[in-house]
Amino acid sequence: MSEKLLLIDGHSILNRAFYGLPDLTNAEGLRTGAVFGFLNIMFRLLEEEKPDYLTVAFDVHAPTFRHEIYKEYKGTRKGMPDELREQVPLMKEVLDAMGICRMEKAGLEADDILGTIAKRGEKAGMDVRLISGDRDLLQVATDKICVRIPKTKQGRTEIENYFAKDVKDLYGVTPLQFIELKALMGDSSDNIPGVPKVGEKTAIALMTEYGSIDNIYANLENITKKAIKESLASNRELADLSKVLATINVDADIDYSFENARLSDLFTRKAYEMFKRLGFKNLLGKFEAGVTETKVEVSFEDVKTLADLEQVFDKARKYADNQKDKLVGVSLISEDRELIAGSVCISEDKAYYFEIGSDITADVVGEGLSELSKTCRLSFFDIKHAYPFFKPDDVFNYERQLPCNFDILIGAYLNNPLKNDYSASDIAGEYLQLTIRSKAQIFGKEKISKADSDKKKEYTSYLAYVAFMAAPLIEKRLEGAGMQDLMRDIEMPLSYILYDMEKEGILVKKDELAAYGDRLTGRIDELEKSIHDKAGLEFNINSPKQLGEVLFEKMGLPGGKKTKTGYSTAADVLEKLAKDQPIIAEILEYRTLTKLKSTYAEGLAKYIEDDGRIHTNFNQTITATGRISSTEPNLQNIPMRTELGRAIRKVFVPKDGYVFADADYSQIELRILAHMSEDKGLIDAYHEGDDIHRITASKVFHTPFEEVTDLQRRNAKAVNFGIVYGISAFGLGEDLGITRTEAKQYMEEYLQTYPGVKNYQDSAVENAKEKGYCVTLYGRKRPMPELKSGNFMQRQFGERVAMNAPIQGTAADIMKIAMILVWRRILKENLKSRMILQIHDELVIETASDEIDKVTALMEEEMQNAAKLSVPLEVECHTGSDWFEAK
DNA sequence: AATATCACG
DNA sequence: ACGTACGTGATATTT
Repeated sequence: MSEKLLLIDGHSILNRAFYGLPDLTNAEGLRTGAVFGFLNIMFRLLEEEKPDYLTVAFDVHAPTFRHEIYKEYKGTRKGMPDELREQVPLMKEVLDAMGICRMEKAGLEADDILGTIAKRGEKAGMDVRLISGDRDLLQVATDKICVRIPKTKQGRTEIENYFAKDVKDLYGVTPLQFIELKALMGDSSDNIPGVPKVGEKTAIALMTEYGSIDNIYANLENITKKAIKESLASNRELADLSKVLATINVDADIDYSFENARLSDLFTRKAYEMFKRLGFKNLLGKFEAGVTETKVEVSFEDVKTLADLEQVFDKARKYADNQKDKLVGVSLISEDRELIAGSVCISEDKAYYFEIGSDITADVVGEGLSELSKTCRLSFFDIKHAYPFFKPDDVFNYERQLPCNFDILIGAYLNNPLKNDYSASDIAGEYLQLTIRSKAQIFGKEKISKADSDKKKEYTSYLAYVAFMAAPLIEKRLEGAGMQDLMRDIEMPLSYILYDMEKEGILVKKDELAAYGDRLTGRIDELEKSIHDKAGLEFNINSPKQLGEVLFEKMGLPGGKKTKTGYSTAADVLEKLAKDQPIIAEILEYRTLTKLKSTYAEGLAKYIEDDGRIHTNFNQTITATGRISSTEPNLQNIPMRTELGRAIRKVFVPKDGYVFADADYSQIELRILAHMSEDKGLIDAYHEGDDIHRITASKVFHTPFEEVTDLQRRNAKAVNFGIVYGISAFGLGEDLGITRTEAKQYMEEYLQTYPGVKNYQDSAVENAKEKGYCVTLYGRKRPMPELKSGNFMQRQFGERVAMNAPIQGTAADIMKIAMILVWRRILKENLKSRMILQIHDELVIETASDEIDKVTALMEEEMQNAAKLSVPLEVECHTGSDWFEAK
């Protein structure tokens, strides 16, 4: 088995990664997308090829021989964008950290270096793999040297392979002839002029016929196309020069030893630090455990007795008593609603650790913390999970002067809501440059309660330690960004409310849910049979792959390919393709019913607990815009739009003696748009009447209000919605089933009607570009790295986000404020009613029958008054004996 | 683990 | 020439 040599064209692959990938930014704001993409391609190749040697070559951006000549003709190579340029040194640093051989030499292009090394490797009997993004290197392909070119095909990276015979197959010329082929046709990206009028087709034809440039000129008279002949005749010099430019020097003078390039362990300590700094989370898993551990100068002191625990609380009190700027780090670890252990930290070198047992009970700890919270600020990681065990003073005594408790999880989220991981070890890395083991690293799949004391101690104590150490830094960054009020007045109070809502849960009629599911089964079986019948074979309808094959291949329906893996069978595609085919209608119905059955009827049943209620998770640190999300189960996507689906809501019921009061904001996002855009027409429209879509239709289509048709109203409504999302004409057209041109016309008319909206859109994008983030009315920020992306699509996406995020985010802020106001009213008035659900613009309160009037009134009042905008906020409130009825 | 689909605001 | 509305989460299938 011969040895294998892998050669990578550094700039070219980095370039490809830059344009192919979303624009990533690490915690420091350093751009890392291209480097990340490069590493992914490289690791993939390393796994595929398992080479013995690896070298990455870069161009030095000094004039090179070949370009020196060319400059006289046409100027220099196009510069790369700054966003990419700044990643080049970073890329080199990363390669060095991994001990990967890197080559560059003034006066040489990467191509020359790669070609030379490739030939030397071949001579030494190696298999050579050359990775590059462009086709220049095809000329060095042989049966031992394979040029591999990554291609992004619909989001997926495929790598094309070219041995000598593949070049021949594709272009009909040998790799060496490929040089002359290129010389004839030219290559603008490589500044090779080529012969005017000769493109790829002509060049290939000429080369296959005559075999060389010399021979072409020798046979110039035989060339039939007049224009080509003339161009060739008058451009001989250009052709010869192009050949020089296109020829890669495979005998360059470089110092290179294969031993330097021999592949050894890439996953060094240094590389680990580097990856961590750059935020390459999913690459960290490649490192051995030994590399990743660091020692910290912190000790964990056991607290065994009640007296010791009291002393710890005393020390904490002395440390932070009524001091605004001091926070006590606390962690409480629980599992299955049982408190297991906890820790307190008030210094940078020590944390106190206790386990719950016969002496130190959950009650004692809870009372201690409740008491402490009256005069001290406590800092947690994920405070929501600590609330079951203590009564935070700031929540109930919310008008007190001392600032409230703190949660580093929520703080880290506000500082950068785009991350998908806010684990304590992540925060430790970002804010403290400290590496601590994650929960999974410490416990694996083991239950915490069953784990060794040492593990529990490490995990618990570090949580308190990080909560203590990182809190001031996180808080400082919040202040720097103007988000301290948002944190203190909205997010922290909200965290308790979410806990409270989760604790309350919602009552579900288990038997009726099951009966609902059973009702679907009969029809599903019927549909399944009929679909199989019509298709003429049995197959899995749930498999898009099989379904696509059956519909578009076997049955020969007019199919279009759509997704990266094959045919799209999405509902809108099927509808468009063949609405009148009975099998299509049946498939769509089948999909609807199985969805209802598996996700809702069966899915929800799994979450009904012993109290007969479902306790969802409300997540406060997930979304980019500030909304909350609901999981396990998701109670924010219970069916609504179809009658059958909506019927599920009948199984969500209030407990005995209660009803549901359900209030929702009417078009809150559009109203926020009116406010933020200050568009007079839109604002007036909201003061004029309540059917905003009809008013819009009337203005946009120049039709008297009374004469607006349903179609006009529907169109206006779609535009209203689309505008909030940062519409494109294409998207609107799709939505309305009209042409792009018509859609564009609607939009233009709309923006003429409401010129302030156009102005808002432009300034939202411009602002976000300039500042690098978008902001809501309440100061919530969303970083906007996409706007600086090298990728057109990404940038375009960024612009839509810049228009939408302030609106959606402000709506989220207002709802959060409303929740706090409503919740506090319920507390203050000592009501039995409880807030149990939030669905973005809707709030559900399980309302005691004798409190219905009070609750509906206070909900409407507080929700309406949650924000003062230049248009009224309207709230609709209904009551009912189940969720179906109340909505 | 990724993809396709579809439920919601 | 491209490929498309904003924000989520769950399920089933396939890699």
